[in-house]
Amino acid sequence: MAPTRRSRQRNLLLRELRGRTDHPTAESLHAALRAQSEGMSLGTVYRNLGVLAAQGEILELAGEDCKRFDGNTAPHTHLCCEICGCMEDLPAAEDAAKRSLLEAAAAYAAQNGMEADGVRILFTGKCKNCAAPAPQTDETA
Amino acid sequence: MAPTRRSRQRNLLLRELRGRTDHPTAESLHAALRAQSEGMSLGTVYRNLGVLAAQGEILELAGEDCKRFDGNTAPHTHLCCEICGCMEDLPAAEDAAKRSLLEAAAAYAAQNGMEADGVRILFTGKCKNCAAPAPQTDETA
DNA sequence: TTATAATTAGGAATGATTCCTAATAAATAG
DNA sequence: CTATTTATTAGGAATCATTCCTAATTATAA
Repeated sequence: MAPTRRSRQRNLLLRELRGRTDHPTAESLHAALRAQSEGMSLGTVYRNLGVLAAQGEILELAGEDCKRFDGNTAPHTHLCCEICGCMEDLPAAEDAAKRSLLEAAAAYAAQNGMEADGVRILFTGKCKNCAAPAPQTDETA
Repeated sequence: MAPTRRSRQRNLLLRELRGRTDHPTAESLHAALRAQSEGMSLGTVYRNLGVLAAQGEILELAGEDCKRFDGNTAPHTHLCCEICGCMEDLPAAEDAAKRSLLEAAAAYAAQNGMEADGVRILFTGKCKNCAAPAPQTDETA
């Protein structure tokens, strides 16, 4: 793999993502970076997201209809809102339960010529906004 | 929702999917159905996959780069191969572990104004072919 | 058989993501 | 500091999965 350079764009992208707790799409990151600095093309955003993910600096999440990215690589899980499709953080899934699932899967896999080495856990439900019974009052009014 | 009719195409699609244990993409289903009967457009495949999934007759899975479909709606989980991207069946994840994960997530969510009502569990690893150390011998030779 | 509306073919449109190329700019050597 | 090398960028074209549109078809019920 080619050596990596510290380009202005890559640094800005990483900083932006690290500073957010939502899980933005490439488009959303592009828009945000566009607003705060000059050069930053969409292609560059995509390419650098790929580079950073490959280096393990960020996480690439499979969203409902497009990829989402997470600057927090510490172990945690996500709640995907069935209504609006957003993703929110949840604390890390309990290790015991997780381990037990993976162990069972790994054992079965081994018996069948496969290998299971990871689990991905995604909770589904409703985010704060969509769980609220009535439309939120407009706090900006 | 509009009443649903038993069109030839929808029946063929469901039969094809029920008869497979891989988790085909829309394209793959389209190709298979094309080969065995006359009329079956790609748009029709997509639309009917949507209808059947909405009716709970089939499952829609988020594959690595495109959707995959499963004619088996009985509880089970999947292994997504990191090498070739295919999805294979695994037995249902242990109920106890699953329940424990969901309970913990639901409790946290409730305290924070969210609702967690489901878990999606996906194992990652290698399928039978890709786990094999050397290239498989060509059984057709 | 007939009327009604769900369904189809298939091609256009959309949207996310990748790819391509000349110009630019980190990193390094001298 | 300057020159050289090559990773990186802009941004527009290309790709690919998926959705949408419309006139023609067909399942269904009366």
